[in-house]
This record gives sequence, C-alpha cells and structure tokens, in this order.
Amino acid sequence: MGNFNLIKTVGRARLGSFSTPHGVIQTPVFMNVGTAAAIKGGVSSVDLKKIKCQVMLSNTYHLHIRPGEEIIRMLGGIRKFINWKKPVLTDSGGFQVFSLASLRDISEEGVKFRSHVDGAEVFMSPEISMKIQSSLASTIAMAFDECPSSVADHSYVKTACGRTSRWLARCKAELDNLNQREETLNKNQMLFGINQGGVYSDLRIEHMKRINELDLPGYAIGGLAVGEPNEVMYEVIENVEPFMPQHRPRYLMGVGTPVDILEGVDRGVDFFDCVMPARNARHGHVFTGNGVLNLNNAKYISDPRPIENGCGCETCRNYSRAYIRHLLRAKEVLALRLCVTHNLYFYNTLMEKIRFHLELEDFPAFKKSMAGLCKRSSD
RNA sequence: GGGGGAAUUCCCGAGUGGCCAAAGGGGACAGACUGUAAAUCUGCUGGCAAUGCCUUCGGUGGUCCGAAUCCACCUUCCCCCA
Repeated sequence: MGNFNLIKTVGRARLGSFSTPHGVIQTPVFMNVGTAAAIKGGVSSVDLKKIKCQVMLSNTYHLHIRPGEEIIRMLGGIRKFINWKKPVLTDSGGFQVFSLASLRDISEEGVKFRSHVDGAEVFMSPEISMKIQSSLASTIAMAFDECPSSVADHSYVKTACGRTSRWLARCKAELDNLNQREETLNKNQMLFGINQGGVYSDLRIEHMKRINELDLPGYAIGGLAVGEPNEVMYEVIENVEPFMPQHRPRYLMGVGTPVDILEGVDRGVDFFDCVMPARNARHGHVFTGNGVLNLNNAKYISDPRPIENGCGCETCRNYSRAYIRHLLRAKEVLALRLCVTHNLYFYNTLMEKIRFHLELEDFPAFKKSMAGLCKRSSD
C-alpha cells in the first residue's frame, strides 16, 4: 500500500516521497512524537500544521494503558481521535521493553509489564501489539521488538535478535489477518520491521538480511542512541544500510539531535523521530541555526530578541527571549508551548532544508555548514 | 507602665554547650535530556593561598578548654494585661 518513490540520491543520502492512504510524506522527514496522543507541552493537532509537521507518532503501550484502544477504535481511530488527517505512526511498545526495563519480564511469548500508572500487570506480545495498533488504526504500525540495552553483550543481543525476528513474522501474520477483517478501521495499515543487533554490525547485518525476506513496506533501525557513543551509532548505520532495500523507506528510530539527523540522512536514512526537541524545549533548551540556547540562563533576562532571528515560527514572530525566560522561571505553561512550538518548527524546517539541498544536490556542503547546530550558542 | 515570646546564611525554618559553615524547604545559579514513567532529574548556593584556615546565627560584653546554643545589658518585632 505504501509506495516509496526514490526521487534522487546524493551519495547515500536520499530524497524521496512515500505515498500512504493518509497522504504523501516527503522524505527525509522528522516525525513529531505525541506518545499519549498529544505533543507534550500543549501543542495541538491544529498547531501541528503551523509547525510543518507531516507525520505524528504515538505509542501503543501508553494508549493501551490509557485510555485503552477500544475507546479510540469506537471514536474512529487515532487520527480522528486527535483530529489529525495526515499520517500517524504508532510505535509498538517495543521501546518500553527497554525504557520500563525495571517493570518487565521477557519471554518467547511476549513481555509482561507492570503498568507505570497503577502497577497492574500488562501483557504485550506481537499479536497483542498488532491488535492494539489495528484498533488505533494508525497509518503505519511498528513491529513489536525487543530493544536491548547498549551495554548488552554479543550473545544476549544475538538471542534477542532471534526472538525479534520470530516476533516480526508473528506481527506480519497477525496484521495480514487483521487487515482482512470486516471490522478493521484501516485495512491498509502498514507494518514496518525493525532491525536490531545492538552495536554489533555482524548481528545487525544478519538480522537485516533475515527480516528483508518478509518484504515489508518499510524498515527501521532500532536500538540505537540508547547510550552508545555517537560514532558507534553512525558506524552501525553505515554498515547495515547497504543491506536495507533501496525501494523502501528507512527509519532510524528515536534519533536524534539535529547533527544526528544530518549524519543519518547522509547515511541513507529517510525517517526520524525523537523526543528531544519537545523534551528539551520543556526544559528551556531551544535549537537555533547558531546552536543551542538555554533560555533559563540569567543572560536572557532582558534580551528583547526572538529565540532565532528570522525564524518563521509563531513563537519567534511574537515573543522575546526575555518574555519566554520569564515564563519559564514563573513556571507558566505558556513557556512550554512556546518553546516546543519553536523546536518542532526548527526540526521540521531543518528537514525541509535538507530536502531542498538534496534537490539542489549540494547536501554535503549544507551539512558541513550546519556542523555547529548542537553546540551551545554564544549568541 | 507590667508580664510573656521571638531575632539563624538570599527567604522560610531546624538546631538550645563540642559530631555546626549550621538539617529541611523555597529561591537563585548552572548542567543533563536521543522509538517520553521526564512541565523531569542532577549539581551548587559565606570567603580563601582550601584534607586546612578565616568570617557568620540581632548588637555589645561575659562564663567556659569550647557558645548559634548559657549569663548580663542593649536594639527591634510579636502577644497579653493596664
């Protein structure tokens, strides 16, 4: 159902478009994370249009816990629920196997969690995750995988990869089945497979080859940016990329900083998502073309300038650093909204620029010019 | 006019002879954050030539080997009685 059109390549970097039943996604793309069916910090689906968002991401585990997928299904699926007409990608709950490590127990059948809300037992398996995602009726469903820790050893990761492969086959079988049912809201729901293998390129490649056989509409690289050094992450991407299908989108899960995204694009990645722009914004850290600003810092107390001169976001067009700093210090919720709005606009605009420079075929020069993006701004 | 209570570091506030440069909050200052248990978490908050020394618990003087802590007087504030 998803059709990836590879428009152009510049080195390994790819300019493309991905057609979905819910609209076309221009790639490379950054997907805006709304774990519990909302961007944290008070940015609504109406606001998402203003920040140039193409795809919103949401989370299976969190929506299963609250409000429950049945509620969302009854209300017409997640896109209707949040009033977002464009594509939505749902993460499978696989990341929670990692992030809620202290609250879970893994077996071949699936993963037993303790709900982070009330401690109740929650069981997730490939089939259950697919059922939930089918009820949510997202555009793209992610495979239920295991994301091992960055310090997991080779033999553990190998075992986890074997399990993740078997889980993927189960996910595919289950979703194929669900997509044929009469009551299914989105019978064209797509499944993206997830490559694992930790920091071990041999396992990554072996796993990638194996999951390729399922011929899925998209493939992700998961389990990176979980504590390993950046260079290791880049190297792993470089090593697996040649084994990923050319005619399918590649999604680097959970990444990353603006520089990580540029490096990812340069290594052939098409989709990204990350909590960083929203989370850091809530903590007063905002991104600009000249580097990062911590608006909590005393030096902005009477700074009349916008976060970034020339930025077209609603925040920069209307408010000063001094005002936002005041709102942050006064713990006004508006501060969060203004900072998150800016950061997501910054990320989505960065992707727009990346696509523009891929089109112009001067992406390498552009990437070089953006090297200071993650440094602390002296401005 | 008489009686009682209080004054602690930026603020609130604990401490009532040595383990006190002084708990705990707050604020201030700074840092972290990568498929979100995160509007969260961490550090720091007298000075210095710094495993020690100096200054600091309203002020001045005193007791004691040793005082934020005990005594005297003073200052300011609060309460009660006139």
